[in-house]
Amino acid sequence: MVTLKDVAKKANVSPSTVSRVMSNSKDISENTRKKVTKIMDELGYVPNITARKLVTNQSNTIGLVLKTISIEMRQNPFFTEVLTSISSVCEEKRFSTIMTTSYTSEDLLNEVKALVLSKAVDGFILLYSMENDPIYKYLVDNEVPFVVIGKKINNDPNVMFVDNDNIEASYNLTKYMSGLGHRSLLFLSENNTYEVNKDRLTGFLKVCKEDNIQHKYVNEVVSRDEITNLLINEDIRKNYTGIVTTDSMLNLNLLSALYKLNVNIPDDIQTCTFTDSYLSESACPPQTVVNIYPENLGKIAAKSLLEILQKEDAVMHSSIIPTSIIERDSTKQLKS
Amino acid sequence: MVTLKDVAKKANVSPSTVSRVMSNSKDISENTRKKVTKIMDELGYVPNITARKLVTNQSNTIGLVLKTISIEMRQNPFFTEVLTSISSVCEEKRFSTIMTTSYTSEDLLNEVKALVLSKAVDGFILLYSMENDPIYKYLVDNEVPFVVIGKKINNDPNVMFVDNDNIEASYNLTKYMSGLGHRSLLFLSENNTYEVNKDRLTGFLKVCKEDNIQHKYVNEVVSRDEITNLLINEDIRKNYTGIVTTDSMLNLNLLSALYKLNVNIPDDIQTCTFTDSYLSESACPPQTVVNIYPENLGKIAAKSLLEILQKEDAVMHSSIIPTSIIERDSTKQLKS
DNA sequence: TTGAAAGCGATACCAA
DNA sequence: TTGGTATCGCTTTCAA
Repeated sequence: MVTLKDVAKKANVSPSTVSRVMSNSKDISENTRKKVTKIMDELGYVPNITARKLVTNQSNTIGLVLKTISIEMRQNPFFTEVLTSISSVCEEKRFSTIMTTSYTSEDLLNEVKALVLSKAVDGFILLYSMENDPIYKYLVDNEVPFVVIGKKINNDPNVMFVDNDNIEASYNLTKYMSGLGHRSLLFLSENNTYEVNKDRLTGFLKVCKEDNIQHKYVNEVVSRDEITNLLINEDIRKNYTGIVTTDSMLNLNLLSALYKLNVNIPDDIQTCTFTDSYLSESACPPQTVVNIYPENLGKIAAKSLLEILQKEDAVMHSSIIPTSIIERDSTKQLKS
Repeated sequence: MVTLKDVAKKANVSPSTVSRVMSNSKDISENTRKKVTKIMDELGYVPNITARKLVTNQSNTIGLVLKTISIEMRQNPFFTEVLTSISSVCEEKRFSTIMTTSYTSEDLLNEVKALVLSKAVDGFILLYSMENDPIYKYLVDNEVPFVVIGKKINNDPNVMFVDNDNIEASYNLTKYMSGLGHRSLLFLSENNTYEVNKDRLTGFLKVCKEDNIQHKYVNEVVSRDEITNLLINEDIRKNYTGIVTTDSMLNLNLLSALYKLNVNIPDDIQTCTFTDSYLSESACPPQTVVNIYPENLGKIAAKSLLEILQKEDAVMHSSIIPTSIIERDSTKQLKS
């Protein structure tokens, strides 16, 4: 194995010089730089990252903290898109990523602590936002740099948030439905623990009030069977003209339930949801959605964190990613 | 920050002793073990993994090599399930994982080389199998331990493969369709570059021949629109009673196309596919599938690799994961 | 069963 | 602009 010392010896310089060449230090002559670079190539030298980490005390990796939820959550296209964009930003800056794997909140906290204490990561990106989150608190208390993808909480000036304006997004989507002529809407949400769902409900209710739309919102009805029962109980075809879901996987289950009940979209009822992905694009039928641009959420989050980590003069700032509505076959103008 | 030396000093022992306690060395007295453990707890000592890596020259992380394909590939539930199960096995054994991020085969090879040369990983899991793969060759040539999830190639005794018997799986699925009374089937496949798709076609054709089933197989027709055109051209309702797809995302597009054409499943036509996941379970309607148990593929692959890495006496072996058919609403007995 | 000390391969400080 | 060298935190001989 070729080490820095080998290079130094062969090039007739000191280890420090070689190190400087690698870090692109500017106080080094063009001559020695060339010489050293050449030798490095000849020898096929590859720096040992571990050794570097030990002395710099920097891991050059960031931790990705996922929600403590079922495996299905991790298959949610929203996450894979965010994750992919984070990875590619990191890749560019020669950072690695490491993802949490815990399913209970207790395990998760411990996992994060272990990552911090063992110096395995330089910072975190939290892929959720939740009030009274012990992990949030731990990171703040221990001054570990991190950014949150999700809603701002506590108004802590030392924490960066990257989010959409979900109230607005939901307001726009509902307003769009209202514009199509809907006067009775059903709103389905997985739960109301996370901030994002609260906001989407808020936006929905605002339009309902403004435009005098009959409505009902239901939480925690998630599986295909549960939804089927709900649709039957609500006599869906008769009492509603549209259904809004907060999530693309929930929407998937809804469509499956409607298919089972032989309710046609958009003729018998119309549907729309949040978070665009192949799931919505290739649904039965393709769904009108709010695109929240997960790839931008991830990109900005990663860039912001890396900036904090690498630049002295980086300035804390939160970001709001704009959203847009994509119209597809699941909605259309209602005949009056 | 608490280091091993701090613990040693406080416990009045040497660093070596503390190190031995951590590694569960057996030549250490019960007394000192207890004493040291207690101090470690008191001080909240967490070993610095980086330092350990440097001296042991082991990274305790394994590299996951993904196909060089579009982002959609990474959203395929098959991958997320395999990945999740690999991660959880690694987590248990205190290994980390690192995933490749390259999209071109050239970049991918370089990424793998860099991982090897910088000692960033101890071994790899390849999440695909392909003939004449330069990465495969590189790993073999450089004696890097790895296991392949996918079909055995080259019959190399020094490489471990974990796979399903896809010929058999496809045979069984097609036989099942035949048993329902189907006598004309359409077979859709994304491509025939990877071994897995070749095998699935082979199994399909075998049954068609045995049971005298009219059939047609089509590659590279993937998007919703392409499929829609195909279905129209083939006059699908009239000429076929069933459609087999090789992949759950392809199946998703098929269902969307059928929905658009107002073709009902299973009344107008029946469908089935490979790889179970929420996509198939919550489809319109839920799909009959071959479960290839991605979680077991990942689990066995990870366990096999870790065994090689950790145990002296580990013995090379390839594994075949059994498959099974899950019957759902998309198929039923055909009335004759 | 324990301790002393020599590294592992980089970086970074202090001198020159 | 360069070199010498202590150092990061741990493991691992070798000796006691």
